[in-house]
Amino acid sequence: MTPTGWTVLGFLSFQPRNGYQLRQAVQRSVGHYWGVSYGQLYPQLKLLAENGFIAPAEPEGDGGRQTVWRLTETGAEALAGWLATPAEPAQRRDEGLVKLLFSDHAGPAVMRRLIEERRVEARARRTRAEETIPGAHWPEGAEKSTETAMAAWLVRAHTVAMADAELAWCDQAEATIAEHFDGQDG
Amino acid sequence: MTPTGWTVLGFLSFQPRNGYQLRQAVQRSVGHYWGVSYGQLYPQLKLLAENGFIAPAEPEGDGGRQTVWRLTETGAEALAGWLATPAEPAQRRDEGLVKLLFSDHAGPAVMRRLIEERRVEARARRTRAEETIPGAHWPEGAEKSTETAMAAWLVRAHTVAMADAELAWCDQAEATIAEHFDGQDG
DNA sequence: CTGAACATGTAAAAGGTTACATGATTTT
DNA sequence: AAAATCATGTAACCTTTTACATGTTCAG
Repeated sequence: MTPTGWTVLGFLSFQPRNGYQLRQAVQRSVGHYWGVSYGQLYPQLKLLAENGFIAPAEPEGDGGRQTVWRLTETGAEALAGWLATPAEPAQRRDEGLVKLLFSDHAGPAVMRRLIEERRVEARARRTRAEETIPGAHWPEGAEKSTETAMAAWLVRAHTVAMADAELAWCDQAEATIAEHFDGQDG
Repeated sequence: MTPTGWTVLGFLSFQPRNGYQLRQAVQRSVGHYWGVSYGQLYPQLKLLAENGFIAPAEPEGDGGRQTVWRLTETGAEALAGWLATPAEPAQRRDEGLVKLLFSDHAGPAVMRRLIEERRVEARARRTRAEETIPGAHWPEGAEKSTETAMAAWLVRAHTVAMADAELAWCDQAEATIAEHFDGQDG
């Protein structure tokens, strides 16, 4: 069981899906911080099924062309157990930030480009989060009945908060560079 | 040449170091978003040397027990070329956020623990960035001569900004949970 | 003189991506 | 009829981590 396997299991706790739909759902909602490729997806589905965590939802109603998977009781318990376990510390692989760190000798143009790249990405992340994650306006008029959407709302809020912080940093960084390199009042 | 190789090359552009010192420097300054293990470090150093990007700094002044590497001219050019290339989009592997997404059925206690875990990590990142990255107070009284420290300052500012955003999100997330689960005025 | 830190490496395994391979169904 | 999308999988490769293996130097 790799972390990706757990992620797949978690998504099946929302609703039954086939492999293709799963991959789409994962990419749409947590794509920026947890990608799942087909090369991992299908083997992991197989493994989850072998462990009895998931099972075909419909008895081959489609003729076997596709398999819609659902979470089993065992799977739900296993998922709860995983959630109870402390999470691995988040690891980033942020090449852009590493490049920025070495950009002193490369000059302000390179620095500005590296920052602009981040700005574009951050904007895309923010837009995507607001567009695709359900329950976008959760807290306004929230009631007990909307309970099931709270986690998704918190995650979406996180993505937006991080993107906003990144954008603010981009502005600040550019201002610092401008002041230093072509500023007349810095 | 893996991205890790370039990172090592970049660090050698600051000053000559041996493998052990390199690894320490990397962990200290960019450890949260770019780890380098010995299992990669030494093979990459060997490869960098084969490419002529680095060379032993001192002619075995130590008797050969350790090798202090320095950046060569060729290496500096290669590094500049790498910086001119667009960076790979940052990828995160954030298990905690994935867990949070599935925590609706697990209840508020699990949610709060997941948030607390993030708070602890964010605080540690922030403290570490302020402690260890040089040039912490760069913009105040900055002059042209401090130019070489600007990139490091920007990166440090990024770490701090992200940590602060994370901490603010933690507060907000907890407040949302409190309002919803045990709030009397929510 | 003993333990911590310094220093360098290798082998195996884990985890993941990419490219390949195939075919059905739906849309244009 | 062609093109796009749906759908499932495998094989090879890449990157990285972990565990192992070894020896030196310095501080208490």
